Formats: sequence, structure tokens, C-alpha cells
Amino acid sequence: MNKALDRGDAAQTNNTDPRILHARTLKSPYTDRSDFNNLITLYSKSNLLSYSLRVFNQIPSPNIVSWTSLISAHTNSPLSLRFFLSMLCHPTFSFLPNQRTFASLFKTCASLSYSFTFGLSLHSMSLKLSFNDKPFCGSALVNFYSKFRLPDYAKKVFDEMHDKEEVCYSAMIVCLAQNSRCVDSLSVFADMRRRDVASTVHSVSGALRSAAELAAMEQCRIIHGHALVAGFDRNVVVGTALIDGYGKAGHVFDARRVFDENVSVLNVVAWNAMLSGYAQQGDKNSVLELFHLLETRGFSPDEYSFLAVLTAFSNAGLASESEKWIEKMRVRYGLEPGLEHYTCLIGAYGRAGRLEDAEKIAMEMPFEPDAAVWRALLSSSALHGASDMALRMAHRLLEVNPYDDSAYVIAANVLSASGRWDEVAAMRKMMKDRRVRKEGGRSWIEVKGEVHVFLGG
DNA sequence: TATCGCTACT
Repeated sequence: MNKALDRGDAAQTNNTDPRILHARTLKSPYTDRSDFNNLITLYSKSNLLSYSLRVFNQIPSPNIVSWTSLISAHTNSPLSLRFFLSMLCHPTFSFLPNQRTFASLFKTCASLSYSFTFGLSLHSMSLKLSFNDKPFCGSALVNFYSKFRLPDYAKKVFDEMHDKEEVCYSAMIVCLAQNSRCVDSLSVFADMRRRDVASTVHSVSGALRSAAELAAMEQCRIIHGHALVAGFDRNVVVGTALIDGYGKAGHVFDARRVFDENVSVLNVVAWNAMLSGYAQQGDKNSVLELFHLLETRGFSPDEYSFLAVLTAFSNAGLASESEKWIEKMRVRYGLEPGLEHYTCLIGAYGRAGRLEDAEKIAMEMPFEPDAAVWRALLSSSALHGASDMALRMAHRLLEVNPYDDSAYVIAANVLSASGRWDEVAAMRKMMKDRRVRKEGGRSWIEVKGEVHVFLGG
């Protein structure tokens, strides 16, 4: 930890109002620029952002550290990008951004949905200044590409980085996990261990998320063992990822053991992970029991808690129960049901064989049906041998998601069961025609080129 | 010479 943070933390723990320090700084004849720079950071850590800008404006001749302090004080806000542009456009001084400036800016771009091209041009600048292979910049850049769903670009940045330390690996592992590249994510985790780079709660929870998505029991166990050795097993996030992983792998007893061992530190997210583990097993009784316990312990159930309950009901085909809980969620808990809750409701009606009601809900609910809704209706109609409806739903599903091969598989099954071979063949042909050229995106080289053009380089 | 990056529940 560096000096500035030490000072900042000390001031916070002593409950010193930064404004007192500010007044002293202004009065003292010994004040230099670094005192102002520290104040900017101190104010932002105390959630007094407007004062950060005020201090900055009081600095007689701000330097790059002042600018970077101001920019990072406004991380995740568009103001941070504006300040950066002001700095570049400054008429009298020429400030060259450094690695820390870029690290903050990449973080901001990652958090703003509209700042993709801004991030690309920053990447180009950092390439020219040779910052993108530095650990701090590189990890922030990996995260940036991760948030914009470009894991291959992130991997390219990662591969070109020098001195990859634990945060770089964490960022990459988490990126691949968040983008459903589970096997790659686990292999980077393995690579990290081979190279003796320390793991962190971030990399461990990222790897666990991948193992969970793969429902890979063996990997969960291995990472669990590692978490125990590394002393991360009491961490809430790691614990939650373990509960989720064991649950998804179908080992609810292992999930429950982790849950019980850590219950004193767990929050509602962890409870939800346990609930959804039971729900995926179709263990409705355990879900309801745990839901009740959650309330007894003083937690408030949220949308995810209700989703777990409704998932269980959907798997069990409990239509009227689902209806009741949706109502309860809205009226007694003040939570508005989302698309996923309606999808469960539709699934429950469908599984119960009330296909028309299920379709009616899909048409009348306050959301546009998505692929999951059509898939629920498709599997329900297939389950009950309603081949006409199944065919219709398969078409709707393919309209929203032309690449969904499950549409073909499920519809083909029910159609062949009724001997409708011609329609199976037609379906197959339609799938082929729909399979338009997959646009895998432009190559890395192309994007790099574009970035240089963008900056006139 | 102060400023920086990565986690869990559909």
C-alpha cells in the first residue's frame, strides 16, 4: 500500500473530515501540490466528490498526478472521460497520461455501455505509449473487453502482457468465466497455478463460476481444496460460488455443507445460490423450507429468491401455486416479477398440461417473449404430444434465435413421434437456410488498424 | 512523487 492511501485511510478511521485538512492545507505556508493531490483522492474516498473538483480548481499549476487523481476520483462516471479530454485539450500545458491514468479510464469505459469506441481509442493510445502490457493497464483493459463481450481481444491483451501477476490472471479468468468460455477459464487458472502466481478470491471465484457452468464436479472439488489451503473458504463470494458450483453439479449435499459451515457470514446472494441448487433438483420442499428459514433469520427475499421458488414450481408443474407466489411477491413483498418469473409461470402451466393458458400468459404478460419463453412452450407442447403447437413454437423460437439447435431437436422428436416425416425434413431445411453466415466479428488486426485510423496514427 | 486494475445468485 502506498503513502497516499495510508494517509487517506488513517484520516478515515480517525473520522477526520477531509474539509478540516482542506482548510489547513489552504492556510499552511508549507503546502505543496502533492497535498492538494492527496486531498482530491481523500475527498473521493469520503464520498465528497464535488469537493474533489473544487480542490483541483484551487491548484495553481496542476500536473499529471493532479489530473489522474481527478480522473480516478470520478471512475465509472462520464465526467472522468470529460476531464481526460479537457486535459488533452488544455491550451497551455501538455500532459502526457501515464499508466495510472489509463487504468482508471479503462475501468470507467468498462462500466459505461456507450463508451466502447472511446475505450478502443484509449487502447490505441496506450499501445503507442507502451502501457497496455503493464499489469494495471492490462488488467483494466482485459476487463473492458470482457464487459463488451470480446473475450478473444481480452485474451490477446493478456497474452501480450509482461510480468503477469495475480490481478492480471484474475481479470482474465473472470473474463472468460463471464463470457461462458469455461474450459479456457479453467485452463488459465491451471496455468496460473503452474506458474506459481498466487491465486486471489477473485480468480478462485471466477474459476468456480466456470466449473459451475460446466457442472464439473471434479473441478469444483479441486478448487474447493485449493480455497481451503489458500484460506479463502470463509470468503462470502468464494463460499457462494462453491454453493452454486456444487448445486449446479447436482451435489446439493455438498452445497449445503458449505452453506452450513459458513452460514454466519453469508448474505442473501449465498442463500439464493443454495435455494436455486435445490430448485434445479426439483426439490420444492427444501426450497420452501430454506425460504422460510431465510425470513426467520431476518433476511429479505429478493427477486432471485422468488425465482428459485418459481423454478422449483415450474419443474414440478405447480401452476396455481406459481400464480399464488407471483401475487405474493408483488403484493406482500413489493417486488415486480420480471421476465424470468413469468417464464417459470409459463413453464409451470405448460408442464401441468395447461398449454393454452401457458401461451395466453406469454402473449399477455408485460414483457416481449424471448427465446427462453418459446423454448418453455416448445418443450411443454412436446412433452404433451401437441405436435402442431410444438411446430408453431419451434418457428417462434427460431425467429428470435436462429442458432437454437434445440428447436430442431425437440420439434423433430415430437413430429417424428406422430409420423410427420415431411415436416421434419422441412424443418431441417429451414434450419439450414437460416444458418446465415456466422459473423464471428472482425479480426484483431482489423480492429487494431481501425483504432490507429481513428486517432490519425 | 502524490495518482491505478480483478470476484458470487436467472
